[in-house]
Amino acid sequence: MASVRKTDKRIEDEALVETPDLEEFIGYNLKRAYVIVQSDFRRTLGEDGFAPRVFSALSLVVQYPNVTSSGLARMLGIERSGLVAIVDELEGRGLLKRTNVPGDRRVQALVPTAKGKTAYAEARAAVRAHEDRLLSNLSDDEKATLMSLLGKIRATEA
Amino acid sequence: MASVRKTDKRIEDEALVETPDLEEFIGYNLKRAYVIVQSDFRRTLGEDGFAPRVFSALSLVVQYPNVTSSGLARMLGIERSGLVAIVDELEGRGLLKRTNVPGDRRVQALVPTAKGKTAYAEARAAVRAHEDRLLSNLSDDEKATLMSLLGKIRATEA
DNA sequence: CCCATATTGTTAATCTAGTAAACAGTTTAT
DNA sequence: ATAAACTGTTTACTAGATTAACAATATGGG
Repeated sequence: MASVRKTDKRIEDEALVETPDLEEFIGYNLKRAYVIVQSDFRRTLGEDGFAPRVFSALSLVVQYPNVTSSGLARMLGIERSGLVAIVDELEGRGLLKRTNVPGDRRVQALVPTAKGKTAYAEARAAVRAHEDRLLSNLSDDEKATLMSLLGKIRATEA
Repeated sequence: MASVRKTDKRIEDEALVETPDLEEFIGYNLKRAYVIVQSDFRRTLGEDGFAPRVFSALSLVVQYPNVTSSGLARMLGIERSGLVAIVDELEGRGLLKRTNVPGDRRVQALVPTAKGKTAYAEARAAVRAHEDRLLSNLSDDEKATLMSLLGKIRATEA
């Protein structure tokens, strides 16, 4: 036990210590779990893979072709100014196009390219694999329960 | 329905739209739920209340008096360099003291002040109230289940 | 006892994600 | 016609976090 001396009142393995006061809070557990899943996502998708938010944006563009930037921002729950860089990246990679909309010259409909659709399909499979592997100690039932409870939290926002 | 025109193929209320591909991922739901809880935490504790990470640090210092900065960082799962500002803030508010440790002149044990202990007790109550209110559509059973499932995710990290 | 190795707290530089405010152009509603 | 609202964007800023380096100190193996 490398770092422990006789006179040491400190805890042996601080990373595994129990923190009763904090662990009674949903928020704390939510954050810790989120950090774990997120960093595994990044690790799995790799250096020049999609960041989570870019993946999410691409997913919505593929599912809702002709969505606008504003609409996409609202779906993602972020400011539309924050979406510019994301759309820039996806357009720069040739995965979507900003296109004009006949009836309204303010908006630009976001349309996935063929390349964008296949890239999304692959990324989606990679993300599935990442979660299946990372969360292999949860049963399908447990995953479904977790989803539904997280959904209840999301439903508090309106 | 203000923003909808006859020719509009866009979705009426994008913020509430279903995003099937994304909602099948734990990570996405985890993040959305986390953002909701976190921002309600900040809103509830107010402008000059504790930020979540400061609250967590204070909690651990109160529960583990004489913990070191390094130990605290390990418990919180962050780099020790990142803890400096947090401890600075808590010490600046008079809620803890950096103290010398007789046996080891490298380390500084973090000791909560009396003020720190009472401030923590109050903050803890405020955080409890925030979660009770925000998550009032979850039963105690559901909260306990959620905790245990989040704990399973946290357990994947080791 | 010596020396390599490790640990502690800290600073500085950098990165990412996100917000807020302003903007010009455009559309809608009164 | 005019006020109000919406769109996409830029710019400036903030928060949170990481990495690398540092001096001071401590530990363990030979």
